[in-house]
Amino acid sequence: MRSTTSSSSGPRRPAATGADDLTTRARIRDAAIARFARDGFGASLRTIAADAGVSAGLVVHHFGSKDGLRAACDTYVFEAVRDAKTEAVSPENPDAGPMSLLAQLATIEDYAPVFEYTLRSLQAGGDLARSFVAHLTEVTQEYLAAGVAAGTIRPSRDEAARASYLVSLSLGSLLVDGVLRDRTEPRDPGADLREYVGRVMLPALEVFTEGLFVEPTLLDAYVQHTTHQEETP
Amino acid sequence: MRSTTSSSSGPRRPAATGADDLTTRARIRDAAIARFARDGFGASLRTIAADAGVSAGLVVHHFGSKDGLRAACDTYVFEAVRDAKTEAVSPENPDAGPMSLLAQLATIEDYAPVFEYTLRSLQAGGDLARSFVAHLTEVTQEYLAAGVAAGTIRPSRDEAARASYLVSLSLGSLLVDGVLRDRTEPRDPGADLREYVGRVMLPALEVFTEGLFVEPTLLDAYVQHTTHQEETP
DNA sequence: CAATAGGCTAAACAAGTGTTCAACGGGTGT
DNA sequence: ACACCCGTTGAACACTTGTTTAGCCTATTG
Repeated sequence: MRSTTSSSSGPRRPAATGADDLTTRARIRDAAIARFARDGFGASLRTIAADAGVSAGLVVHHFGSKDGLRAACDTYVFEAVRDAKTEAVSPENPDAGPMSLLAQLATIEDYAPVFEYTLRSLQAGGDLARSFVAHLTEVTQEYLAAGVAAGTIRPSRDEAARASYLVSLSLGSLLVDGVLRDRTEPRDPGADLREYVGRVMLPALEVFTEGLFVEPTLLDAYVQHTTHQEETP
Repeated sequence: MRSTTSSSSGPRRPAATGADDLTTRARIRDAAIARFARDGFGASLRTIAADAGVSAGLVVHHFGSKDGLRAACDTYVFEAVRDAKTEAVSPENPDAGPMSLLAQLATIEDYAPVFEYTLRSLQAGGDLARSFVAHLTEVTQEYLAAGVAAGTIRPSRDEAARASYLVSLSLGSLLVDGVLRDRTEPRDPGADLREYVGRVMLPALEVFTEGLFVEPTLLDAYVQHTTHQEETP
């Protein structure tokens, strides 16, 4: 029996867009990931089928429905990101913090569709986006904790809240930047990300090393305000 | 002649959802804004028409097409935000910076649909989002310049880049937070925003007053790196 | 070699979409 | 009073969507 319907255990190497020696099912899934990433999840089954060089009926034959295809793409992308994370974590690169994973992910050429799909999924919301953000928050918290222990990163009054906030900052900024990009001209995700980093790196480093306010008045007032509220409920 | 087709100069008071003494055209527009904000721009004309209590044909009769309706909503929301900005700018509130406009906008009950529509438009991209971000960046830059002049905000090596970055940070974080929210249960935008602020205020104030890195190593290295690149092209 | 199973396609289907069209009704103006 | 505009409706149209079904064609299997 060939690996015709291997839904549970996908292949290890993810989304090599040039390889056509894949299972038809895998080819459809890769085409769907690329098309979903480019046009959003409103892309039609017929377009995806045409991209994969198959008929529309075959897609639903393999995945049951469009939602099934979407679910298959989600789990595949999630596993790809999870696998890529472990080998991409290297804390000595000069990045503005928790988005180093994403940045390194996009540099790898093969992962470009996965990276785009992840951003598109974050834009659309849904379970993949939620679990992805949760996962990234967890990684970020560990990353920050290591920095705090090493004395390179300032401690926070609420480490979990800070990690969550930093993730939403980084991802949100990246998302806004991508959403505002003109979608008529042809896009190169690698170049886009590189331009984004070049445009954002200086203010990011400024804010994250020097801060924004010269005096801690606002922070002190807020901390005192909340602690007073806690003492007298 | 009544004000039946007043497209260029809309009414001053925007989007009072309870008032039913409006022009039918205005009623359709308000219903579209609310429905677009809640369900996204894929909402059908028939749904919007049903919300406004009219037929689907009347909508296109008034606005030409769905894109025309979308454009009318965009310009109306943009003008509403622009008008609300001038009277909502009060620099003494303890907010984390450039999103004070948005926050104050959402507190006003009548502006809730406008606020939601703006976020939805930012999520979907397009011209309204672009011009809105550009406008907000401009306001933010003036706000920051005033703070720098007053000595409350640190100067930046690139004020424009910092303003743009801070806007994308604030809006992006807000957008991610809204997108990740569970959309099955009924939502209250005011309560959502309040909860978001309560969850984010502490880490935001921390980062923006104390920074993240204890030593300016990364920033110094980057600045030196770029300046050296500029000297030897 | 014949049979059977399954990848695969083309056509059809039902539902939903934006849009058009003919008609109606109640005001307004002459 | 009559005509006329304009807001308004309901049905129809053309189209796209996801999905189903009948059948073909290849290849593995007995």
